[in-house]
Amino acid sequence: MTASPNSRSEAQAAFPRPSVTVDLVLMSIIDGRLAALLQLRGEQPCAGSWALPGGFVGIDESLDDAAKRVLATKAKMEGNWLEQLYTFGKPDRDLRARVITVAYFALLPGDEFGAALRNDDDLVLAELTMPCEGEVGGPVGACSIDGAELALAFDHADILGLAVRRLRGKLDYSRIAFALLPDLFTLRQLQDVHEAILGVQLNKPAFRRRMLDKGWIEGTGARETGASFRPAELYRVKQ
Amino acid sequence: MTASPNSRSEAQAAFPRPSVTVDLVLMSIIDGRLAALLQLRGEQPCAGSWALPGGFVGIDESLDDAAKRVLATKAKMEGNWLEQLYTFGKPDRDLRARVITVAYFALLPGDEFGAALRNDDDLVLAELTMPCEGEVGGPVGACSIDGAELALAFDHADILGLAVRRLRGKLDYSRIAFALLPDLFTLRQLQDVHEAILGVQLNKPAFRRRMLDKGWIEGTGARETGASFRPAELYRVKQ
DNA sequence: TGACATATAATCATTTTGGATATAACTAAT
DNA sequence: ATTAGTTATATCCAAAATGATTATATGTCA
Repeated sequence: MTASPNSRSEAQAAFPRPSVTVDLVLMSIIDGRLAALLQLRGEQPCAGSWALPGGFVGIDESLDDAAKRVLATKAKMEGNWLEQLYTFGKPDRDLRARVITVAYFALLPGDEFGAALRNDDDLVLAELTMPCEGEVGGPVGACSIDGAELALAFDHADILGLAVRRLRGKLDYSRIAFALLPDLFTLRQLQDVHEAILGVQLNKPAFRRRMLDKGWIEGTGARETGASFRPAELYRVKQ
Repeated sequence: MTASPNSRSEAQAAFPRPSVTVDLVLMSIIDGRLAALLQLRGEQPCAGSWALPGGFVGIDESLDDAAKRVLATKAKMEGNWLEQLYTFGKPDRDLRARVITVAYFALLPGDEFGAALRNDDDLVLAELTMPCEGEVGGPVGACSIDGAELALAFDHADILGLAVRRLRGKLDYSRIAFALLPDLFTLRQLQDVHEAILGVQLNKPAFRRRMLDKGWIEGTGARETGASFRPAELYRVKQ
């Protein structure tokens, strides 16, 4: 239900309203492992901890637009594709005020993070550490390139955990994996992406068959260059 | 990101905050078809249209708790299982004020709706009409028992459409279907539930094999009564 | 007692999948 | 130029999952 006249006036006059934010899980693959963009918090609460980039939702702004705006301003990236993940709203998730956050997630090629990482030195692309390989539940940890564990702010470990689970679940019935690849890619690159996301090794001929049978990609006839062995054919996403 | 000291004071002083509600998609199966509980709106906007039962989220109440409270107060039911679906936040979805709604969905046996339907005569259990059998996208319609199309309030046709899609997608890797069945049930009843949700007929021996292989259910040795033919064994969900 | 309807089991063909092997194509070193 | 090395691609086979049919079991009811 949405506001009825009575309940609306109650809500606007008597009932305090929560703040609503969007938080972005911007993931990529670094050295064959899943990574996400994190921002160092300089202020309380959680000063010194690492948080997902986020921001308040404007009063006349859709949730999707707010997510795109945060992507552009905080992460300095254009949003090709951004998907709502889940809404987190425990009253005590931010100790100062009631803040409900709508989490979004996206996959982006590693090089797209370059501009943001150069401009803001409070941003890092942190590797995600799963509790277990095929694990389905629970939060994930994050660690910097040198392997040091990063403390995560608020409930952002839970958000990251859910993002990884959602990503794994959607991998084989959606086309999200292609967001991590350039326009032209080889089947081996596509398999590497799947293996990094799932955290397991896949059978090569079976993977190739399944991908080609899905009808999502088409060969270009062109071949990769620079390889010191037989070059693979380059594929592209159809349409 | 959550509120920083600066942005927080801005948000609480200068920035207007939206209202946040929860809306419930409470589904069941009536005459082999998916149905959802709807409430007639008596007030503007959308007076005379049918809406999902919902309510405002309290300032110290978690989203899950708000959903459970609405389930208890508006639908007069105990919440066995309630799952967050998606958050809808277009600025114009309620014309009077900015209202962001977190949609939840649940499956309940048809007889659980009895109390609510008897007490409130502005509640109906409306059959859902899919645009197409195997269709994956788009909103769904609703019609009353006599077949009359019901006008849906706000963006609730979209919410219902997403609920059906989510339900279909989760059917074979989660145990949601059992929420529609009594504690003891036959394999035929379980198959009927799956067929109603998916809108297709399933192969009986294959369905039976798959269900037993999942290890979710166990036979009780007892058999159904009242059938005018060979009675089927009664199963229960493990644990 | 036997016709009937459905549950359950068993069987077989088809498709999908995992895994291994063989061949092709390119680089780089000899 | 030739050959070793490396990976792509194609082919093949066994194992598993699935679809569909048939046979048997077990109850009700005339």
